[in-house]
Amino acid sequence: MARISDPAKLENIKKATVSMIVEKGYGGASISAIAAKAGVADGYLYRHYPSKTELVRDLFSESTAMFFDYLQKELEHYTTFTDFITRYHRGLVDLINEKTDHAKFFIQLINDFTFEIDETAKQSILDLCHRTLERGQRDHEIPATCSSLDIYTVMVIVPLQIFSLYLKGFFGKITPDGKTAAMVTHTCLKLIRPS
Amino acid sequence: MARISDPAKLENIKKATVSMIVEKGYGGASISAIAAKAGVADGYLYRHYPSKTELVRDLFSESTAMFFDYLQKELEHYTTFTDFITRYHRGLVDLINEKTDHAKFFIQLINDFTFEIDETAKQSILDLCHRTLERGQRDHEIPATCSSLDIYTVMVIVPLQIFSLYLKGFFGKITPDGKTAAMVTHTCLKLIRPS
DNA sequence: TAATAATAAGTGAGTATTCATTCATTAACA
DNA sequence: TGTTAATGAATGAATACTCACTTATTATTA
Repeated sequence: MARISDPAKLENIKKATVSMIVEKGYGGASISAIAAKAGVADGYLYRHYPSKTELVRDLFSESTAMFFDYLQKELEHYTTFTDFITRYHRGLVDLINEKTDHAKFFIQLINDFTFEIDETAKQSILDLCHRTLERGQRDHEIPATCSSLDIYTVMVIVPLQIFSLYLKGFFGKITPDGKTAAMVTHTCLKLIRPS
Repeated sequence: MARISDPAKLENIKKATVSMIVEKGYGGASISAIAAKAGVADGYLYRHYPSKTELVRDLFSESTAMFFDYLQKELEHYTTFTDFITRYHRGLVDLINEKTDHAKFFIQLINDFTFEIDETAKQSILDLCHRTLERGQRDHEIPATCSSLDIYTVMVIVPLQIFSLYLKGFFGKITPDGKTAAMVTHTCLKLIRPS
């Protein structure tokens, strides 16, 4: 009945926002700069989001969901914990290399004290860690000395922070690869399954 | 010969900047708001720093140095790795509780892709990890399978990220304490010294 | 089929406000 | 008095957001 909205435009806005924030930070990513990068008029952002804060908050939720979805998808192929965590770290590297800006955006905001993580997302991931721990312990693959927080450490903290070091160029201009993933897995398995 | 400068004023500026950035983020922490909080005129900041960016960059360097100094001070009392890491985590909790805003500021900026860490500070900490690893291996306390990055993980990544979860209220309104430190140490020791 | 009415997509100049920064001025001390 | 600390009004650029408007598309009529 009327003009068709171009889905690419909204997608461009999202991409532009993410990359501008990673490049310039929240304050440095102005609406006009984002709109210009997205090839869209300034005002058009406000047809989709009520404010800049809400735009970023939404994208952060999307990022969180994307991360969580990947985690959950990998868990579907769970056979043993060792196998799972190996695949998971490996796939995480691919995901990060494929969507580097999204990964940086997520890591940056997760450590920002002005942005709070979704309460439901938080509960979901804590729950998921708990269930993974129980399964591993039932199969006698994870010792009783391990806690949910240990699982969170090897699933979230250690991989994200180590891959982030690479993204920040801490070790020079190297991007994380299969070798990096294997190294992270090795470190994490020592934590979970002291040999 | 002339009027004496009040050292408390500069200190107030630093404190106000740190707390405003933690509370509102870099963009939200305006010069006038910082100056007001510090009880100082807007223009006075520019007697000490050429720009807002430089002010924050300097404070970040100071934070990094403070963290590094604490780490180095603890290393002076090194007897065994186990003892060291236990004391170190325990002291880190105290430091974080004592200077919560500084800790948040440091954690936030270390994960910000627009702020780069000092090259010399980076080298120093990598070097320190390497030396700690070698000492631990010489004493047969740390197995040969461990890497410098493992040391970095138990010295920086895991404690900072887990304490940060507490600061963000991830587990409710609990502040990290001796028990939290012991838990982190336990997790980290499993990683380093698989029993 | 051709003309037009109706609807939603998309624009971008305009607004009030806030921003970082400057500098002429004043206050406090030697 | 001479020197420096410290002030805060002034400035112009930039900010987030608004809204009256244009443009593309479809439905409905003649």
